[in-house]
Amino acid sequence: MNAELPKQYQAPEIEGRWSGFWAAQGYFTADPDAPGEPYCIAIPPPNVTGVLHMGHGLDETIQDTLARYRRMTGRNVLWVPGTDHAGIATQHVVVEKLRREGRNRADMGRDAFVEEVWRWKDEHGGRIVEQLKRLGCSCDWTREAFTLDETRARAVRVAFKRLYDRGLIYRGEYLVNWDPVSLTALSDDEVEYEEEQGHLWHLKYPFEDGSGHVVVATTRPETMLGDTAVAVNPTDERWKHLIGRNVVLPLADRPIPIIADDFVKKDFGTGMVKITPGHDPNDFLCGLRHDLPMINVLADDATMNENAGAYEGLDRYEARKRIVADFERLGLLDRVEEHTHRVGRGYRSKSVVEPRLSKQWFVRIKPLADKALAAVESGDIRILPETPYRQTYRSWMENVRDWCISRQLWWGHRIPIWYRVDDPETMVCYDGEGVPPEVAKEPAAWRQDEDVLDTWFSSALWPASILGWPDETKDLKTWYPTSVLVTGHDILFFWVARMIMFGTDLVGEKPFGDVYMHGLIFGKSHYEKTGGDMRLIPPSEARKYELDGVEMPKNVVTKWEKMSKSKGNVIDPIEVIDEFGTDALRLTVGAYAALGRNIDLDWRRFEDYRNFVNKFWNAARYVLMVTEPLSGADFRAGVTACDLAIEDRWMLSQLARVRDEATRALDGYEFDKYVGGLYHFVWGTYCDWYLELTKQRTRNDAADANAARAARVTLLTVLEHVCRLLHPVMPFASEEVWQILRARTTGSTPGETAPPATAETFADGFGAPSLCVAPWPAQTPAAIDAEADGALALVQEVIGAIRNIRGEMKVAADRRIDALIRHADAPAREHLAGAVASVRAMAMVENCTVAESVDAPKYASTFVSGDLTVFVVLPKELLAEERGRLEKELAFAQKGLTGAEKKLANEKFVSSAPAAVVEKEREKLEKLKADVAAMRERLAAME
RNA sequence: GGGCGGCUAGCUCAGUUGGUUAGAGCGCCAGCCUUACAAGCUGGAAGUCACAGGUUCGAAUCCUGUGCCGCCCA
Repeated sequence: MNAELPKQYQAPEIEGRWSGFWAAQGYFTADPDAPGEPYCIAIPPPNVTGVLHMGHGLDETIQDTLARYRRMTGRNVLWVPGTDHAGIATQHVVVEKLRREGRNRADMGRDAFVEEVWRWKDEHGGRIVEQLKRLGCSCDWTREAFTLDETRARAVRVAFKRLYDRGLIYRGEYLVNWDPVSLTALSDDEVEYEEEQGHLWHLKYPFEDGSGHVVVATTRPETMLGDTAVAVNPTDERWKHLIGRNVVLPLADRPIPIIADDFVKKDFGTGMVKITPGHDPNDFLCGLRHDLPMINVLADDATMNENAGAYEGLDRYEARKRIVADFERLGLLDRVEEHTHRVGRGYRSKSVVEPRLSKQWFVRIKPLADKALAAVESGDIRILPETPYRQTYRSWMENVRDWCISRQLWWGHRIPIWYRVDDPETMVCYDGEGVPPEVAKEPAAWRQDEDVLDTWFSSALWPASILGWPDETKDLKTWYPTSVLVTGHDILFFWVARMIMFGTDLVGEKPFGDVYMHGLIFGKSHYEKTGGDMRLIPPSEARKYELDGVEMPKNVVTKWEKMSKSKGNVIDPIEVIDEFGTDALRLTVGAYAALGRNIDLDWRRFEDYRNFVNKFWNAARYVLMVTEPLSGADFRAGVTACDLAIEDRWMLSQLARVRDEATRALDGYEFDKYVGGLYHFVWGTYCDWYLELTKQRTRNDAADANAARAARVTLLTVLEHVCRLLHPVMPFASEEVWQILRARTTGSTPGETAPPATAETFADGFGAPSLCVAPWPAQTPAAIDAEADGALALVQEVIGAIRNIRGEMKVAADRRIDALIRHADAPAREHLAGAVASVRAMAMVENCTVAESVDAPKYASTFVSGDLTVFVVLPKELLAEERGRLEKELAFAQKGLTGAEKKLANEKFVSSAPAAVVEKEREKLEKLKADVAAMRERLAAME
């Protein structure tokens, strides 16, 4: 017995040990000169302000599984880690920190503030990296990158200048999405829209000549101070005659024209709309078409500005109230309707975004988009799952608008443009360090653009910049384009699309071959229904239903929603690791990662995979125990040197199947199939059957040394392969077991290179110093063996039948009973005869006979299936019980029989179905006919 | 408004190009501490495959429509 191995798998101790070992050995440090076809993954850099959440848990598990798998298949793997400087988010965090300390950035000035952020980053930015390590990520930590470090900064400057010089970056005054809390412009993609309940105010605008008024409807009355026209649809018969007349804008007392524009929807509101080019995207375009003045009435913090007259200084919502009240006072408020409309919010600040006129830098996107689209359309880049993302990508690329890349922040890549102070239209773009030569010559005559670049601008260069672009580094030559990008489908546009644009254009080659997009993780939130209301149950209260087994009341409902702190449905991966272990976390998310679906992650599933890891662990303990008598040399000689029993052949055949399945699944990014296949193999095949089937042979007092040796070698061989097959997703437990096996077989300690195995049929991996760098089983010691598979299916059927009868007939678990097995087929009888010891042990049978013809015992339970009949001898008292059981079985068979008869009686089926299907149906019919007859006969004999 | 996805056992999910009597894990019920594992073992119950039509010899699977849930875009 392995006294030193605990009965329960000890995750924390084992994980700590191997993490340290792998790091010390440098297995993940890549070398461009190493052999093997290059394989590279660029990590989607987590936000440096962030902490690890379950989305990372999934994303990183998938990448690590791929990286470890490819490393084992002999590829030259580089997985580059890093973090993202996350402009808005990080600046926010530090601004908040300063506020708590009673400081503010305006007083500090730009340089001191940026220094402060760097300090913060140095202190806190490493946290997420440490957490990635706990996930077991096999990244090359020597190449860790940061989107704002020197190498990446240079890449950004060079990219900017190249685009600028080609006229693909321009500056212009446009309506942008303004975040009045972050005080910066946002790109279109950084705005999230939600339906919100609001109002539609109907306002009266009097005609200039005093002859009445028109009514316009608006959701945003406070912007009326910036109105420069009223528009109607030119085909609207109701209002056609008003075109060209003027109305007076109330409160501003300014005449504005009524114009015709066909973007006006006739059926919305009154069919007349106020045009506010400075505050609405549609109005902006309309204003451009009609050459209308553009008036901005809001300051950058969304208070009313000097153009708002009496309302200057008021917050926009306060101004709204006052303006509506003033309209009412003047008798100009026609009516107010309830109205649901879409409100845009900044994706970081969550504040309502304000369309605002301002000067910003843009990337002219069309030329880049054309190339980026072609790369995917031609199949050069595969987006997986193809449905629906390929189509989504296409329509986005075809309709994409210019990209606003300037941000009014201090934290980020400063725009490398200098303006002449006396002539701001004269500018110079510089991609070197420091300032351009002309600026150095007369510093006072120039000033640098105040703004920084959108963080996604630097992220878009990531796959190349991590490898040293724009320099033609060895890393870049070796690993670019990267092999696969793994990310959530929510950033297809933000990031994936832009990487493809910059890669195909600036770098000159696609950034990656495959894009694997996984689902987003949803958590379960709880709501209490009272009357018509739904109340969110706070996490502290909901916990009892999830973890403490308290039954949920009827009026409590659960809903799967995107994880968010406020909903309390967040699962912290670090907590999961602490409680269940890293391997369990990885297996769970891997098993959930079916292509493309969103993932409703139930906390309780982690338990299943913790149990699985423990099962694997105990199987290993057992196998180590029963194989103790085996010499290293015997093990190394492999299964080919053994006289294998049929169950050994079957075991190896099953191994061959699962190896093929796992390989296929990993090659096709089917992680759920990969994990599921091995789960079933280890638990349902290896443990439930093979370990049990070999128990007799491996007993220490077993008489047949050859048979024992065959079982032991097979047990170990399969275990060793399982370690290798599971390693990509379950790195810690597999390494632990594998190193124990290796030490015992080769006498080598971890990290030490062992002499290669002598027989390639078995543990060819033990030459490697660690499972991380051991070879993926290119093949297994034996091929798929149909004869063995058939034989064991029969043995399993017999044991299953006897166990079923025992269970159904309530035979005490410790009571041995007699069984008689009849089989018409000679080879089958031979297999069964060979398995008698197993049947006796696994089904608690005392006497077991196998014969061509067996007389039915007087009192027995019967199992019938084709050529096989099993009698289980029972006491007379259970006769009635048996009759009931058999009748149930008979009814079941009868149902199948009737179905088959019906089908075969249908001429159309017989004539149009494929011959093989018809033949199969005929065989089924024959078998069921015989089964039904046999069962009837038994029932009759019981009378 | 346009497009897309999902709906299979109480829960979370598999289910290949249509062809067994629709599967797994958890949960549930019954019995077991059978010395690898109670984080376990054995047996069992449990599904109108969302609904309605259609195509077909045959539909969870293909087509049309409806409902509910969700996502993306305007």
